[in-house]
Amino acid sequence: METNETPPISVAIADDHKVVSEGLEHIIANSGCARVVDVAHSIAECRQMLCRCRPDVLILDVNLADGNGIDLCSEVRAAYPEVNIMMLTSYAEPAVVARALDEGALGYVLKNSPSEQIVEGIRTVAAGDHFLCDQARTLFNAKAARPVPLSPRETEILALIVEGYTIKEISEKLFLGFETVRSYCKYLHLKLGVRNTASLVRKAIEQKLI
Amino acid sequence: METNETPPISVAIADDHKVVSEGLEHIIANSGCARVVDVAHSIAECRQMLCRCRPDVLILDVNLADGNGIDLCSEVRAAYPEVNIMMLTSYAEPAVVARALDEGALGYVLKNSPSEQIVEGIRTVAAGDHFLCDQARTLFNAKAARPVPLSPRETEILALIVEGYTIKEISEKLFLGFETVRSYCKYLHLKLGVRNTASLVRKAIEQKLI
DNA sequence: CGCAAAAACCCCAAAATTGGGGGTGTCTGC
DNA sequence: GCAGACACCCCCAATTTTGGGGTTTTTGCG
Repeated sequence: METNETPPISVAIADDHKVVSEGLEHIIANSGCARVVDVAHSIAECRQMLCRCRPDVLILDVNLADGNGIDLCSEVRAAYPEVNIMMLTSYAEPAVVARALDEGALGYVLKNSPSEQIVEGIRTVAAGDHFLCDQARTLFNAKAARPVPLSPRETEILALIVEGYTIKEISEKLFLGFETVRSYCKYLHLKLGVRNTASLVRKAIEQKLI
Repeated sequence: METNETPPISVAIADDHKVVSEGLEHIIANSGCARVVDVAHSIAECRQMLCRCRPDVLILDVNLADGNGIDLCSEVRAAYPEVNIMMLTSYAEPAVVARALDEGALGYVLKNSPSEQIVEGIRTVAAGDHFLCDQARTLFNAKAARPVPLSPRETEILALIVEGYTIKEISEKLFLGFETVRSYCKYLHLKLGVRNTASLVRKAIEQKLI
């Protein structure tokens, strides 16, 4: 504890693991430099939370029960540009780190980072600066591992492939020609650098492209 | 805090997320009924930890950086039968819950459970009884969603399929006939109830069969 | 306006998977 | 000692994927 006055930085947390949110509250309280003003455990709760408060920093997980933290990221940036977002997640994938930053997150800290890094992240992000934990920085610099972004249609078709639908089934489902879906499939293989469906599905799940 | 004497139940934690382990330490300290005696952040550290201490309860995550908590489970049960294991994880899959209990875990609590359930779990497991959090109990009762267990060879081949190898490549790699691998592949499809590689890969990843 | 990128569509041929049958031998537990 | 699980092998035919090559239309954006 640095002071017994109200810490200047207000933080809100969105993480569906209660152990994590409670752990964070303790870490932040002990740091003395910030205070937790609100906690949400899902995407829906997080939206409600941002209606009633406007924290300096929003700590956001990637895996929420009802959706994807990265998608929420751009939404929040658009609606509340004054809220600085720090991702706190266990996703150690170059593509995920890159996408989070693209979508407007200022910070990216892995859940296995020491708590000092989390606190440092909060401070840095609150000031409007970028912050990556050591491991995330390494991942971010591994540009080679980052595939090109997918178009909405490609994402849609990828999701159906991952769900187990065949190309024919997908073409019927989307009212598209068989050859059309085939083209998308080829682009997906090309963009993700794979040679078969198995690798495609694995990469899609790994990189949270679904 | 129920008492200011040393709490009777000794707990060790193995979780690679520092936020989680620190959060747990606080939750357990505040409960007053148990004390954290040691913390590990990987499978390797956990093994070392169990050399130097024999906790009443071991809290174990499924996803450790260097391996699988479920596999560690049976290992620990064999070497230290007096240690009661409680899984604390975010894996909400019927197959994973069932496998954890098979491998010797006494408790299974999801990370989004309220902290009281975690504490209740620790107390129950310390007494040698089974404990499942509400959601885990529901999952466990959904027997329909649980596939038959795989043989070692099937698991091996499944892993290679998930890695992106074709049947021909696998047969060459393992010095098996093409038709042999095909048979395993058919059994895998049958056992996991899928019709193509895409679904197979997804199920394998989902259920941590890899 | 122009142009690039996305979306939609098409053909051919080779390769791989899928679905349906078989079969053998070994080893282990009851 | 024998059922059952496991590992291993084979055939055929149908379907699907994969790897090449293309075209057209729409649409967003500077």
